[in-house]
Amino acid sequence: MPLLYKARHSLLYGLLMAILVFALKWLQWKFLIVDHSLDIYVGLIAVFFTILGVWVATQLGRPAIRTVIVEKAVYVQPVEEFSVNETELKKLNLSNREYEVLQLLTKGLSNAEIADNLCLSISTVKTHVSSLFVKMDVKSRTQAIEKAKRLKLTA
Amino acid sequence: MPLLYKARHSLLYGLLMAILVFALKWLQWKFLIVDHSLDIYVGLIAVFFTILGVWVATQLGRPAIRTVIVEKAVYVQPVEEFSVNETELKKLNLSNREYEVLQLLTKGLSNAEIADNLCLSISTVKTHVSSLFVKMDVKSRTQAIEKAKRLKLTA
DNA sequence: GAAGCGCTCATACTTTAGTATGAAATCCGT
DNA sequence: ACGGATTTCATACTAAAGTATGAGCGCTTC
Repeated sequence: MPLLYKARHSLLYGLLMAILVFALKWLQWKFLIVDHSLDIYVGLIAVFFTILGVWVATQLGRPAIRTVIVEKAVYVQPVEEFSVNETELKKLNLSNREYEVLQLLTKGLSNAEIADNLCLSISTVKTHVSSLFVKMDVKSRTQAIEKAKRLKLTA
Repeated sequence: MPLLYKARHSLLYGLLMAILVFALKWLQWKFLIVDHSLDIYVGLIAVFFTILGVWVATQLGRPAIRTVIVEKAVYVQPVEEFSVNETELKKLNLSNREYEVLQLLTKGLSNAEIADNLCLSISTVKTHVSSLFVKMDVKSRTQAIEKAKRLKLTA
């Protein structure tokens, strides 16, 4: 059966050709995949090892520490610690009693209240107050208060 | 020539088989090479990018900055940094004119002086002063001065 | 527009502050 | 012990502060 034989040869040949072509196509496709996956793979590798390098550098390697010294201004409250101006006070040359009266006077007390407070008569208080005005060079108790506060003569 | 024909067929077959085998072998070798070169390539990539990562971390990465804060006491000038106590001032609910009178009053001025200063009659000043006393809950100008100074109501 | 508030001024009065003068007692230092 | 300073008090007076009441005007708000 040469005809059949010939036909079988032709069939085999065609089959082989088909297989070959299929194989080649498969390989070509595989190469395409491999090429693509290679790019992706290499890219992932690159990213991974870059991160690894950074991690190694930051974690295991000695970190570069720069010490920056910053001066911070701390404003200190002048803690209201009141201090009598002794200098100005001595200039006035007040007597003890006069200074006592001045202290009460600067607190806003009236002559009567000062008298009660120091167990004096109003007359005596008036005398002290008047001499105070002369020594302090003022003409009223209100000016005396203002000056005493300004010069820090009393607490 | 069936024999020749058959022989040519066989030759062609053998040739095709040889080519196929050769192609397959070549592809196998190429795969081997590719596999090997991939390892090498990946290794090189890994090393390169690790080094790149280290370089990035050390060169471009910001160095760790250790900030040392040194507190430096700065003494505030005791320069009369006076500030009016707005809070307490608003509590009193003083009118504009009353506050003007209070400002002069705390400077030790008499009613007559305040009247001159604000171009008012003494009566008007007395009216303002009286209402001031009520609002400030005091009973005399001396107490008003003391309270105003204490609460920092005026300069 | 009526009511309320702020500002002004006035009068009359009371209270307090301030001045002037005098005097007596105490303390301190030379 | 004497003089001077301090402290105390008193009287008499003037000046200023403070109170009370009323009233007029302008403005805003309801």
